[in-house]
Amino acid sequence: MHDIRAVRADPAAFDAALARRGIAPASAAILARDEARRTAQTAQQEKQARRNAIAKEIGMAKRQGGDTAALEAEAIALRDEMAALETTAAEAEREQTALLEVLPNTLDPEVPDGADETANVVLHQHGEIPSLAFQPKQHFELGEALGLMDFATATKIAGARFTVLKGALAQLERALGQWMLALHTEEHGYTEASVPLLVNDAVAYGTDKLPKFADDLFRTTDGRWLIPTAEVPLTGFAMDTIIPEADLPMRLTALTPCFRSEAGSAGRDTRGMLRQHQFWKVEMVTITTPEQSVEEHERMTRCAERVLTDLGLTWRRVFLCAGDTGFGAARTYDLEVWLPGQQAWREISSCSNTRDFQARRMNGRFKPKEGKGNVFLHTLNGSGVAVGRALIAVMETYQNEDGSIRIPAVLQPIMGGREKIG
RNA sequence: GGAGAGGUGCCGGAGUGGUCGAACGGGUCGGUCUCGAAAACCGAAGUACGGGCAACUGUACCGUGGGUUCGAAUCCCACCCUCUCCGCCA
Repeated sequence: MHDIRAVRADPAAFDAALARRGIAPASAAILARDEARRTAQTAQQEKQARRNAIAKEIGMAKRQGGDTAALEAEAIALRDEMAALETTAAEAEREQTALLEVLPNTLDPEVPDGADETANVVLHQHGEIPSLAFQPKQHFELGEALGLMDFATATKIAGARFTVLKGALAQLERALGQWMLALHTEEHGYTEASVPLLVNDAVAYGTDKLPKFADDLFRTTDGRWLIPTAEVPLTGFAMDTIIPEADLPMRLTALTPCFRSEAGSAGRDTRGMLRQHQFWKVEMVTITTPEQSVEEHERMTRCAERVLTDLGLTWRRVFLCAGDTGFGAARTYDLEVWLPGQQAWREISSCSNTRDFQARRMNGRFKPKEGKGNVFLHTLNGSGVAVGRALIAVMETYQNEDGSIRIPAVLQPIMGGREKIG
């Protein structure tokens, strides 16, 4: 959520920031509501002050047995006048909020221009695109041939965009999640959290999933939401709180299933388990100060890269351009992994600094060591990494010509020393 | 699910429909005292949104949202949450 005072202070800059995202100017409409609200509010408050004074006078007069009829009449008149002003102010504020809450975050100045992913900038690549001596298969071909990946059963019991894993592949998926979690907690200073997978409106709104992206989420019959990422509950730790600066940065991680309706992606990535309604993901979230968030973003991204490097995967860091940066993010790095079977780079992690955009929405602040007042926090989130896609990448990268799959060295201890599947 | 109790400031805890933004205690910060500290004493301190160049000032906030009233922390209604007992349950 944007700071209305920032819009007021420099409407042109606000509209220019929106233009980078290809969004029409909005400051005039917003400021009209702001002006209307303040005018009505000021008038209403003046009447309220008078009404409060009258109430006091009546109280004193009654104690002395005086006549209060005239005062009471004035108070009633005031009440009616105030009601109209209050309605005007509330309506203007509602409209202003409705306009503001669907506007994306302001981009970091360094974010490259561009309308879509073709303008993203590859910052660096780790590892070579492997040239196999045979025709590599895609993960679902490998999985189905091994009899360990079963889409038919998943479809029968749940529907499209679900997968059943069995035996060593199920174990490999579990090992990946466990191992990533251990890496972040033991070496990267993140605190593991086990969190609710169902959340309320407030935290979904605070993490900018609502109201604009409600269609992307699954909703429970009692009005809660299945989390699309652990970013939602973890960032929610900061909601409606004032954290002492000494407790920052707060680095949190969780391994959770993620649920996405994939409403807008019908027909895309329908084969295999690349795009599912449900997948496991290790998420990292940092809650910190404005001074620390820039460096924290780099640090978090390196933590995600470490996962891919240690798994022996080929990956690259991509700086998302203006048009591809997500709604809540000021700056985002995607990590893309090379899938030999698909012969393509695919997103496996996305690390974003939202600055104070989410913190404003959820009223998350900290108390600075120096100086007065409370300041909005900065929140960052990043996948560390998507487990389902890591499984795909491992399968396609470590496949042998006979369809068997070697197990990356770091995972072998958790896989009971096993070195190969199939 | 049934029955009951309760939600007040950083914490504990008062609060009669009318000078209550809220007693009192603790904690915090500043000061006095001290070689220094403790104790004691004195003082300060909430958040949000307006108005004002500013000093300052107005309004709101006692779980949330409505209502009654000239006036609500206090009365009424709904909802949320916490606790106790019973039932059920991984």
